[in-house]
Amino acid sequence: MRANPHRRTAEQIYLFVQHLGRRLRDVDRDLGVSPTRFSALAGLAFEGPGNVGDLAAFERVSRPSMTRLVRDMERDGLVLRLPDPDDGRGVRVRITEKGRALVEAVRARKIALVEVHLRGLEPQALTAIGSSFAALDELAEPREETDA
Amino acid sequence: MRANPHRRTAEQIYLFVQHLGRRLRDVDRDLGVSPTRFSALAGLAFEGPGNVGDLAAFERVSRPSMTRLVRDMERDGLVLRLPDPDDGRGVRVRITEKGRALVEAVRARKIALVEVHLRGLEPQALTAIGSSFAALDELAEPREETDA
DNA sequence: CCGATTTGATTAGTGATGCTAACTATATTA
DNA sequence: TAATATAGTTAGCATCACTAATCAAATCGG
Repeated sequence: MRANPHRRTAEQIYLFVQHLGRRLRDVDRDLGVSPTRFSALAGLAFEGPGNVGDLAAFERVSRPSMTRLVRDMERDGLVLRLPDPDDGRGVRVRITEKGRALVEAVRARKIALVEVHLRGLEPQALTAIGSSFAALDELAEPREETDA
Repeated sequence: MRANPHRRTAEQIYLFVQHLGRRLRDVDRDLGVSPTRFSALAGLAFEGPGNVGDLAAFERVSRPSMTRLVRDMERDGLVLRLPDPDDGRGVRVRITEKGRALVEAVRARKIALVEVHLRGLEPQALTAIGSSFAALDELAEPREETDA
């Protein structure tokens, strides 16, 4: 098992993602936003407004779940529900300034958390790591699922 | 903002963890185990038996939540609840063979998923990535929170 | 040694979040 | 234009997190 370098590297990546992922989810909770809500809000912030069904597909939740998520986020002033000009059935969801500010706050805090871990690394190691991650991210996210 | 190489690398790592983390959570669901349950079970598999309170602290959930989680996992044959020999109030939780097999199956599938992404990389790039992740994991997990 | 306090675990009750099935209203199509 | 498909919602159910309250055992102070 240890003879396979791909497997071994995969294990290291897996452990890292598992561990750092937990830390990042802690940030969501600390700033009072659920992971699903943050993900949906980040999608709206970076991909622009979208209809409920599109958001549901993007976030891989059912349409009723997205309906409720949007309703609750509208209640909290994070998004607006507008009529779709092209389809009388559709509902266009747009992020508010408050929503965008929340996304930015969470995102900034998560990035800062990662950045702390990079302090003290040599510039050479830093650029090597950076290019590694960029390449891997390309592989991990083949479609345009920019969720933050 | 782009002038800070640490910040920039941190952003790349953040995106990667966000994206791959979602994929790994999909594996949990596909194999019929919730993320929390897998995490707790993996903790028991790698750290050995523990009391309910210890597990709750380790997994950062409330004690009542861990009580129910353990009860449901016992119902499903994944763990055993045993009296603590040192404390009449305590309940010692031990993973079963079935539970261990589930952890191994999920873990193997997650690692295989990551491994697919590494296919086609040069051996040189592979070792560079491996050492980068090992170093970062050390930073991301300063305490002994081996959760898989 | 015994009453008071602390601690481990559970039960009860609430809220958030996921789902499917069923329903309404609008679009599309045959 | 009647039949069908699609967007969104509502209703009902399951899971899983939390806090507050309870029970039993351990520990501490007099």
